[in-house]
Amino acid sequence: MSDGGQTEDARARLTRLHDILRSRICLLDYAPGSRLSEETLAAEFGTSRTPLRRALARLEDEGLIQTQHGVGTIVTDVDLAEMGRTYELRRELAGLAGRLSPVEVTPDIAAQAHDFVARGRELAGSPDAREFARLNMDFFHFGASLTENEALRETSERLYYRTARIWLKSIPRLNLGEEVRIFLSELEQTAAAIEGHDLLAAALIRQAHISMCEARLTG
Amino acid sequence: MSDGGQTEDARARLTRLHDILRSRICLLDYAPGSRLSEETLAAEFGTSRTPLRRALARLEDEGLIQTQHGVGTIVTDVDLAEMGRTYELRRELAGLAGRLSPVEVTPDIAAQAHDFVARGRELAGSPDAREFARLNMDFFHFGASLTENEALRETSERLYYRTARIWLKSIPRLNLGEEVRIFLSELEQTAAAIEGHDLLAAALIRQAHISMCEARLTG
DNA sequence: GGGATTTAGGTTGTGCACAACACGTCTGTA
DNA sequence: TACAGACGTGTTGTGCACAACCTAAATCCC
Repeated sequence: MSDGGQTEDARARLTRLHDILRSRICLLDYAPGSRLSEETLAAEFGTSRTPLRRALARLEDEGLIQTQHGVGTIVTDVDLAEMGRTYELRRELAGLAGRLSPVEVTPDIAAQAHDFVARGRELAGSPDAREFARLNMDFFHFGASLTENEALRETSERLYYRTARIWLKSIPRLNLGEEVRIFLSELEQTAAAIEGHDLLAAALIRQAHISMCEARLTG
Repeated sequence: MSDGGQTEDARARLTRLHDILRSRICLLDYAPGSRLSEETLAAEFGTSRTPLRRALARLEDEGLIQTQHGVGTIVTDVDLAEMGRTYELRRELAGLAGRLSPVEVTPDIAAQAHDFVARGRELAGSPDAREFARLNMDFFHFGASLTENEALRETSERLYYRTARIWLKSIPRLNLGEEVRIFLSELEQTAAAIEGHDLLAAALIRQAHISMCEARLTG
């Protein structure tokens, strides 16, 4: 087969398209306010508009894009007030992750935490906004995996991706090196908490950093 | 025009279809496990499958239905464990509604609260499961309107609709009259809290009732 | 010259025909 | 009878053509 022996299920393709597009939006490949073309994207992914529109529909329901008949598909922006309230909620949800169905800490989890510290140190050596965003995203998913409450995971993810691009857009306004250093500190603190099998502490650390991050963004 | 002078926007139609279908699912008009036909529904709403599928896509992303190629569209069921975790999260979110951006209590809000008490008393006079579900749904939306945090509203709504049909399905197992009495008591307590402009108390009351409701459902 | 109108181009929304797929039934064979 | 395979029926998924719509530039009229 032309796709390397892997026939792709419709659901799998939807997930793939959606994840790729979401990533591009949150990494600012598609800046807020810019327009996406269904036709162009469909051509890029080698499908017709129909399956692509299914992926766009999900992105629209998630609030990442907005379509207008006859005009186009526009990447949404978020005003400061809305972002503030979303951050508030994210902060509280982060705290809940430590109390609601935390997973049992395995050696593998601890190893992952230390990997993040290593990646953070490397990033601190040569700061790069895009790489920073990627590491942040990966670390978020790691944090989400520390609770078995699927509803909480899903909700946190939804809200994270809603604010991620705003965060990255603001990095230039702040000091990249400083932000990386703060983030590295969060990684180290988290790794220490996990080392002690204390997921509640890990959640509180995250909660504190979300709060401080929001303060820096709005301040 | 044939629709009474109101031409319907594509977005408005999507919202209408989605809300109607969601209502039917949560009111058990479409029981968990039953199959929906795109063709039949499209005919009922006087459209082609295309716009209908857009509404179904949203329902699927919300976890209310599940489609399988070549098989059909099936209304999902929820196992007890998942419901328990979703209720946990709903409980915590209800508490947050009292702390995160509560609205200012106006006379209109207080009046609405008293209307709910009146409706609850009427229901207690002649208990009916379906009417109970409707009142519960309306009261939920009222509760959601007490915070200005849109992310919190959206999230709570999402989770509410995810568990609503499980709740209604369990009513026969419990005592309908007893459940109505408990709910009426929640309405009265909430009205009193709102009377005193104390939305934090209203939120705590709701939180307590969600907790107790979950205990009755699983117990 | 200024403003209203027409027109051209590009975008998303809709309808329809067909492909891909799952499942139950029927049929032929041992 | 038991079993394997073909077949019919019904479902969702996909591709395509066209409708509905918005925008901006060109054109016409005063």
